[in-house]
Amino acid sequence: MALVARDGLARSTRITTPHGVIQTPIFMPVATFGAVRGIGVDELAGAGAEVLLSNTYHLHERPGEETVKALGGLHGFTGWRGPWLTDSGGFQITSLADRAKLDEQGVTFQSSLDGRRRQLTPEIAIAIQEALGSDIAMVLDECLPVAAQGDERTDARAIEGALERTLRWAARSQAARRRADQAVFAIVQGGADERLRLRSAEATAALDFDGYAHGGLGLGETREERRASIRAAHGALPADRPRYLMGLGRPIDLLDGIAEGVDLFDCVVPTRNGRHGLVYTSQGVLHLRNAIFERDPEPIDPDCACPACRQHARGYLRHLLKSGESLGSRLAALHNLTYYLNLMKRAREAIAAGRFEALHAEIEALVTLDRAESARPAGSA
RNA sequence: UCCUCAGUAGCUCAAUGGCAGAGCAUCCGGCUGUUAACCGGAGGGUUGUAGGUUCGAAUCCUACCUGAGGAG
Repeated sequence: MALVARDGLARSTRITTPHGVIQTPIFMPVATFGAVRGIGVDELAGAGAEVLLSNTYHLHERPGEETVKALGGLHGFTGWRGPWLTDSGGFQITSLADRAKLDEQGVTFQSSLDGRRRQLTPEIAIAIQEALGSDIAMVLDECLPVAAQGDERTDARAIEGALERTLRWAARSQAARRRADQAVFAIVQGGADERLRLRSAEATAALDFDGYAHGGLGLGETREERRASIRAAHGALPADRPRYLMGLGRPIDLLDGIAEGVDLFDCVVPTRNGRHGLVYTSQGVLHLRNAIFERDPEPIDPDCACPACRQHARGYLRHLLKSGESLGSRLAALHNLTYYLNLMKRAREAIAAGRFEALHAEIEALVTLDRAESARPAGSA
């Protein structure tokens, strides 16, 4: 990683991988099963994507890492020749909690595909990712939602327990590595507690990984709590290694992260929300399915050069979404990715020009605007 | 002309004498390391019309209207 520019805590860097250079800050589109739902690799490149994320557990379940490896690893298998990051499956401990059994050894899932039990340990997760051939692998971590429910002290103990276990798993992951051409990032935990975040970051940094991630965020804490947690961890993480905020977020969440010095982001929000009809624009968000757009001849965003904005009216896109025509979902998701990736480009340029704070304020203003819009009764202008 | 069947939410249909519902459609909202082209909420009814029986009728009876099928 090479530093390009700095503006306050925000920074712009170049990360070199075996499959190309990543300019940060950057957003990584989520391709869980080896594809960004409905969007082809050429379209992703056209939208400005530099690196994609896929999932260890889901690809292990189907088609299996050996099949991916036989077809040329993630790069040959999918046709995306740029950098890949693979998530470890740690998030599935939370997202698939009802079919996951956790112990010190690792986690065992009962597959929803065939009912078989599939175990993921720190060692197995590394081995699978080495077979998949991603450029950046993640350690298996215990991802615990921040949302505090019930007895506060029990929850604090649970968060501390997840932190310590994640640390032990990180050490085992480090010992299990066999490939020199694949980076491995470790994951900081600790809920929304700054002290725990700092402790986790210090102990994780001591294990000397290629990069570090903030895990378990975006799951119930406030924006301020999140920023404080990230700030606390950065106090102990080496400045010459990439920093990755996992699973976040909305545009403002990305800007918040960048303001604290985060380099990498991923999130399903732009693609999932796009498929569901919510699009991001320079003027705030649009619920494209709403009746108000039925005869709207304008593009989603006049400032956007994506395929949807170049060729189609909001009224047509609304029709496609309402009709269940997959083209509508695809175009809206592609638009959102274009918006996100363009926002990251603007962030890099703003950092280089020393004007990041102004960009942050601009996106913050859109959040306020969207809140005001949605609070307004339907039909009033 | 007669016979049979049907008529309940925008649509397709439930409810057989006891609080008129569902799916879809419509409108609105949610979605943060994807088990999510998903999930949630709301609005929407003089049960074809007019009478009758009954404590009580979408439901039973009569007439009429509309539609489908059949007979002549």
